[in-house]
Amino acid sequence: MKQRVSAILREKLGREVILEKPRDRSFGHFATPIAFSLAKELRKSPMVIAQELASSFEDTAVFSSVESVKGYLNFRLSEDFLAEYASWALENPAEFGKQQKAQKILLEFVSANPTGPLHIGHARGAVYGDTLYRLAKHLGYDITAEYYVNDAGNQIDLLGLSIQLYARENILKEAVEYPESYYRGEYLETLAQGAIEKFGIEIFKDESCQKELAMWAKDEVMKIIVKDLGDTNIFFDTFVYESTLYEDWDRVMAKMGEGVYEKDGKVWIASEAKGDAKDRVVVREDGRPTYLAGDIVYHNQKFERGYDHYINIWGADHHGYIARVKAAVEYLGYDSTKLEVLLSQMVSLLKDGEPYKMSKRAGNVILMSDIVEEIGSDALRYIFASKKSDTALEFDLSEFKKQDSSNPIFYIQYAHARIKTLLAKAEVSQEDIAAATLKNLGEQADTLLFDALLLPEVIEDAFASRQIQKLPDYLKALAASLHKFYYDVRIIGTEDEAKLLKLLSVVALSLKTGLFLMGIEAKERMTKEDD
RNA sequence: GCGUCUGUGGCUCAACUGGAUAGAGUAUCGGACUUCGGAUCCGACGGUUAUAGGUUCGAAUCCUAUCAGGCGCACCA
Repeated sequence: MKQRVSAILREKLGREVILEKPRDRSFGHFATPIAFSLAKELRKSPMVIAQELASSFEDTAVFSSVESVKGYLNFRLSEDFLAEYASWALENPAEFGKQQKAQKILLEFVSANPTGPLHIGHARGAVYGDTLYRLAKHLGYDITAEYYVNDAGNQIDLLGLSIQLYARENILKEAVEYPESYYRGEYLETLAQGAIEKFGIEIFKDESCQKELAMWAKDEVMKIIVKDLGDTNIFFDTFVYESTLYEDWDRVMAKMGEGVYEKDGKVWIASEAKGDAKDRVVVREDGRPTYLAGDIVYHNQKFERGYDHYINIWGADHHGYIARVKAAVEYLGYDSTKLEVLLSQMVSLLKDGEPYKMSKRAGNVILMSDIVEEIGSDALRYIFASKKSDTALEFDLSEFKKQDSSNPIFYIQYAHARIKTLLAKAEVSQEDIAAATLKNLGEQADTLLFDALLLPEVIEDAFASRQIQKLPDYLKALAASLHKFYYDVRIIGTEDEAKLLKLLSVVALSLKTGLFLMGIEAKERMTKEDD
């Protein structure tokens, strides 16, 4: 709709026009403050300009009225236009809100180390990434969801060590002395038992077996991670393993050219010259690559694969890494502005009002799977999607475990289910509903219809601004309009039944599409929790 | 100390990226069903947008300073 209006304005004025939704619906469906900016150029008052523009629109079929108020230009869409659009959407439900954006995008997210199950902090980035992915797909982007698996380096060695230590203490019943850092958690029991089946109990006795154990274990952990993600409707197109990238090492280093140099027996990247705070070590004195080394080869590989745009979602604690990775990208000869790093802020937990510190190595983490079991995937996704990703999120665990009406996901799903119930009770036929024309239904119905047809704009805006919370905000507001409408207007058995059901079908389509884009199921019927 | 993100009703967040009277939810209080699902609806209370300047027709939004907080500042990932 907005596109349509924009196009008309563009043609009329020969320029791009800012179109906004007036705060107060009585002003119309869309509005523009264009007269204010034209005032300077034309040396006329905004009121006069707006008035002149308003009167020049009278012949358009799309608008029922164009008015100037205090310098604003307010547009009201015609019933014909809205009714036609609604019919089209119901006939082509899969196309509603879709577009044909041509850009090819690589979206990398989660990328948690395969050393343990995902915790609640990972979940936020996962939800953020997957929602962006769904939005982009809907908008027609050629987007790839990618998981970068850090399966090389210290943390993998540590995983092998941790399993051995765990098994020696708990299975072999030996007295073990724990080093400063190692992983803990229930999953080690699962891994240890699996290792016995795979290798036999001997694998725990020889320290030289740690490597072999680790290489097997990290794949097992990845299976757990992929399952946890799948349980919340999050899926990846591609996985890239750090361990497979190093065969390219020499070639990539050569490609870096003057970007890398040797000093004190180490290899450094000259990132300071590209805006980083200082140069960074890429290869240590003993020849082991640092974490950054993997990212350099990985990003080279990404850019060689040739996308138009790259989005990385990182935890906010990695923001110091942006400058150095971008430096590397530039030395590799690519445009670093094509790399967009989005940060997912920390999720800080409170337990009984006290900060609850999580540490993967200490094992006192809140697992994503625990929360999903507790409140369900839908609620988890809704909660994380409804907060701006770059603000810290804080909540009390006890609060989080509550399952009551304060969770808006129920409110939205209830709205959808209500419509479905009405449709099931309809006294008119499907054909009557499809054939009905959405006109002369009164102002409240017109408003509801317009609100429901606004979804495409919300999708586009949410993705363009990378602010996915706009979608849940919109759905909540639409659900509220529906509930109010339902309360005010009797539907079944009335003269306008077919029309009204058609209107509600559009609302249902909008809710269902929006929920799908959030990875949430639109329920046909609400069932009370018994326990 | 340096960098970075963030400060909006008691709490959690909006405000279309500079536009019309700063809006929702929640909490609290009060009201609405012999009616299509009350997991609903209506109303009340609640704001100097952290503070002080500045930019202009117009600022929660942009600039400067100050204050407060999160996160970074590794040859760990």
